[in-house]
Amino acid sequence: MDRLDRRILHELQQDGRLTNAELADRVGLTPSPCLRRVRQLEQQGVIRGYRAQLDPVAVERGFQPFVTVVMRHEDRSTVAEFERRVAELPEVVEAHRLFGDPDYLLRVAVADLAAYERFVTDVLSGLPGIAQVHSHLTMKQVKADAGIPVQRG
Amino acid sequence: MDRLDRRILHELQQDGRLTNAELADRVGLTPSPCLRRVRQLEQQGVIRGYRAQLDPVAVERGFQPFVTVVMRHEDRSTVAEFERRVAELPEVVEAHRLFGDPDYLLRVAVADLAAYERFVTDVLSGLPGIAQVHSHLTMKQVKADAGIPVQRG
DNA sequence: GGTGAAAGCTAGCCGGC
DNA sequence: GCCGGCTAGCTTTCACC
Repeated sequence: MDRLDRRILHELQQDGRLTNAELADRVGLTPSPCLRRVRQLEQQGVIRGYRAQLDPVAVERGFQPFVTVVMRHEDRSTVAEFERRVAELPEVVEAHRLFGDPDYLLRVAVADLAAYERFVTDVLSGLPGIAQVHSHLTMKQVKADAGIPVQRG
Repeated sequence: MDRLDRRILHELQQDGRLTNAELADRVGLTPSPCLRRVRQLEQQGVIRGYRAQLDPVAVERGFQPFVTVVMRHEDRSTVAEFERRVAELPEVVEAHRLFGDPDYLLRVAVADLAAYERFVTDVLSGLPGIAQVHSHLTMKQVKADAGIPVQRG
């Protein structure tokens, strides 16, 4: 993994649909070696895949609070059951088990406040082992997800 | 935006490098109308772009804590300055200003614990207006970012 | 929404450094 | 070992039905 690979990763993180010809041009290679490097990065798992970035509002998922969860009992089977069910919820876009307090940090994506209220009351509260749920609504996105910095940084 | 558009969005969120021919096949269209829909979704901003998903460990950004920040003074210029500088930090992948407490939630990406220690002491603590910084390390990712659910859900 | 044809891109193979 | 040139085959992208 040299400087060239990093530049390739950087470009593909900015625009995952670059043609190989254009990518080669940007990183200063001809198409052949450039494609070889891309394929190798894919095979090594450095590039995990490619994804279209969607506008959450357009697909009715514009309301994205963070939710922290504190658990009551931490017996193994309750925790496992909680995690299994959280992972299955489509509204939960991402879930982390943290060290210390709170126990979990979830990122939720629903249409609006009303949908969120229904989600918390009807779905989330029903999961086993929960002691407390706190909602953190974002007032303003100070920095949008810009991807992982690949070069210097 | 009909059922077909949603299926297109779903497929492109799973694999942003699908060829138009393959995409058309999956959603049950021929390539021409399929491409027209994709272009329209792009122009409308429903599709914001395409991105390669990288393995954070491979690019030395495998340590990704969440950081909460509580501010001391909330006078306008200090807050603005804080936000401006946070947004410029490459280690900060995402930053949200929240309602209530804490004031900010940041997602940080660095190589390891040692790099994180340096980041907090040398960089983050130097920003203006901060009262408290709390680090939340993730023990386990219960659900990895699966993208926004586009269909039903 | 579908068809067809031109232009452009991909991906493998080869030689050269 | 990695780069660059070449070519066959496929994909994209039009105009038109």
